[in-house]
Amino acid sequence: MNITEEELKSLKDSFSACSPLFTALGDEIRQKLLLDIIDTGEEGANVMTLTSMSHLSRPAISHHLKILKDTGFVKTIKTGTQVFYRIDINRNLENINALIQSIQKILEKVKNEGTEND
Amino acid sequence: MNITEEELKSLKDSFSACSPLFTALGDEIRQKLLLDIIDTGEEGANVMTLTSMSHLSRPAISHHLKILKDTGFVKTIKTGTQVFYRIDINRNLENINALIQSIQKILEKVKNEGTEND
DNA sequence: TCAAAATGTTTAATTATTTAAACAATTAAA
DNA sequence: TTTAATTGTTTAAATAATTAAACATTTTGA
Repeated sequence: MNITEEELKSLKDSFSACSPLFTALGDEIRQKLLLDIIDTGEEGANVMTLTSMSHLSRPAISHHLKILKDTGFVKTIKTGTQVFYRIDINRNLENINALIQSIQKILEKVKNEGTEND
Repeated sequence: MNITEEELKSLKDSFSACSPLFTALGDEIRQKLLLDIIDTGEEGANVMTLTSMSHLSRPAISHHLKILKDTGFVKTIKTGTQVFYRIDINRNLENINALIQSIQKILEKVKNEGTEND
């Protein structure tokens, strides 16, 4: 397979843009939090509920939720004293899409040349 | 927007499958290593070269390269005493594609309902 | 206004990860 | 076969990240 310099640069750029996202996702607590939030559906879940689904303290959960919020994976909706956390896919849309397209462009090329195992 | 239970489950499953990949990518040293490897083009780079591009020791680089290899992001080609590390996109193809499709299905739905900012 | 409920924040202590030194192993060339 | 070159591995020490306690803040209802 012959991947062009241009394709490699595109892959590199989009990967660079996604680096902070990967850093945020690269933690099993935060991964579980996202899965738990997904589980609660569109309404989202408040901090109490998410804490009860974990073996950690509320401040720890709060800490990780902040990271997920700062990196744009979740958004918050305040209702009275409660704060509901919901999945937010819009925020990272551009970067993720760019990475997806870079990878897929290369994948197609690889596919067209048959499956080669090392 | 109304995301179906099925779409949420699909997103959850494919995200779960990608969790170990995110964990591997969620480290700035490894992110830089991947970028450096991409920079060297298709031939890849040996450990010496990658070490010289970093401020870390060779054992540290070796350690991170092992993680990237175990999770299937790079493959190795031995040439004499040298070991070249190359980007490997095939290994994680299925999981990444599943996640891509889950996200894109939801993204399209969001898109069709106009851009809503919170 | 006062008390309760829910969450955010700060900080020291714990925990986990990362690092580099020392050593082992493999390959090629002399 | 001996030496040099390159890389992998083991392990203790250093470093970084995580955690929970204590406190602060905001909102609601009595």
